[in-house]
Amino acid sequence: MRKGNETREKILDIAEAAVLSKGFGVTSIEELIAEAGITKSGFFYHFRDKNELAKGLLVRYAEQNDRLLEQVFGRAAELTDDPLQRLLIGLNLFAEVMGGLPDGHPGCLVATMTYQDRLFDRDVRAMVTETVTGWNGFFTDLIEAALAAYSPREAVDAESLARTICCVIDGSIIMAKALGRPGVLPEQLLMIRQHVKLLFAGAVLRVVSPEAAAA
Amino acid sequence: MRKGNETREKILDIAEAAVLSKGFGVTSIEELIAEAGITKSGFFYHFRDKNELAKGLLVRYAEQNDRLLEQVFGRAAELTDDPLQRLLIGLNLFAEVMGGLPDGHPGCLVATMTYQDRLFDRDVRAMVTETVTGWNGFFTDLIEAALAAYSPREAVDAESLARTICCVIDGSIIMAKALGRPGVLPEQLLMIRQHVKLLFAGAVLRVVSPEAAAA
DNA sequence: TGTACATCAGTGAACGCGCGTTCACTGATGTAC
DNA sequence: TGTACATCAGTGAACGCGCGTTCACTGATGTAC
Repeated sequence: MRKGNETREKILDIAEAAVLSKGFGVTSIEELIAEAGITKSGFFYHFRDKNELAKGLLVRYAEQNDRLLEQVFGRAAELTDDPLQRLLIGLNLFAEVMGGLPDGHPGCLVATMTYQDRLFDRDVRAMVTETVTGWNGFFTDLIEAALAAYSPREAVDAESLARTICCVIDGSIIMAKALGRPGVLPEQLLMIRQHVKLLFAGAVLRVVSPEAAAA
Repeated sequence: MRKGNETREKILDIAEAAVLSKGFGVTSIEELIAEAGITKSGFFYHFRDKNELAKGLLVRYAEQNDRLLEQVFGRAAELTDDPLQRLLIGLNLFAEVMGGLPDGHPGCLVATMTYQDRLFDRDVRAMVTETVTGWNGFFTDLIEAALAAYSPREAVDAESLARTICCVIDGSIIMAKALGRPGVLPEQLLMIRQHVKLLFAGAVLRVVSPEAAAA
């Protein structure tokens, strides 16, 4: 990484923490450069204006999140071939990873930005929508795979259930912060896991794969 | 209501909409008075400082919310004596009420404030925590009543499940905004209803009350 | 290997504007006697 | 019923400070020939 990129990342780190605890509009360039140890013009070398900072934050956050999801559910896929188990194990692993963060999840940038969308231009707002749509799609795929293999006890729309997962995650990050209890996020990931489990409890395997049958 | 109170409510209305779409820090007193048609000193007659405005917003929001919860689940209690049905019907009614809002839920003040807590003093932060604790307590009571009557298929902690409800609500308000789909909140209220239903599917009634037995 | 030039990663000063808060003051309404 | 006083619901002007953005400039590093 070139020196400029290091500075850029440093600015983004400082900005992200500030935005998650005070909001974007009230996070001043002045405070960022004070903490980063550069001048204001140094900041404007990296970001054309403040909106560009928002874009930078969002892109980086979305990438980090995608990597995490892929790691966790990728690991689950290594452990089993059964699509339902993959989802259940993935949620377990996710809960473990989130439980391992000492101060809890630092906050969802997409959530705050959604509550401040009047501050951003069309571009950034579209990116927020797109990011969330991506998350929903990720879980929808997992759920559809499970639905293709098993028939659930009650009718389920894969997309609705995928949204439930996203809602629970974003909601429990807020609850955890509001209550000062970082444990709420892992706890709630296990609750949504229970929901999925109950949905498929005693379900009939539609397509029998040898591995799934053995398990 | 005295004239002063009308003005105060008007300020709160304008401020709430602004806070939910831009954030508290960036909502200026200047814009509020411009829309309300008073002068700056008029504002400071009603609120000692900006933090007092936050307090006013929060108190009012919490009261409105409590009233809504009591209406919805009070109505459910009128319709049935069975504590499980009360919870299930209440969630249904809640979904209906939320589905009836043409532009969807305007946003949860507690959620934004949680993501901006560095802006507020100890007082306001404590009020946020207390408000959320109150919501959790409300649902915990309902769930405990159901647990006292029926044994669920899987072990459930009433408080965890109560938190799930709160997480889903706050999370789906965000998802609805981010996706531009107001329908997500009612949809997700029905998902959490499904979770409760599955938990108690085929459950044994522990204490038989005549009405519940008839139903 | 030396030299010219380009790009990178910034510096420093200035700008105009809007912000939250304070202060001394005021007309209309309500209340006590 | 009249009068004095208090309270309510504001007005108007001023304050100092921090904000985002622009501009002309610069030293260090990289690249072409």
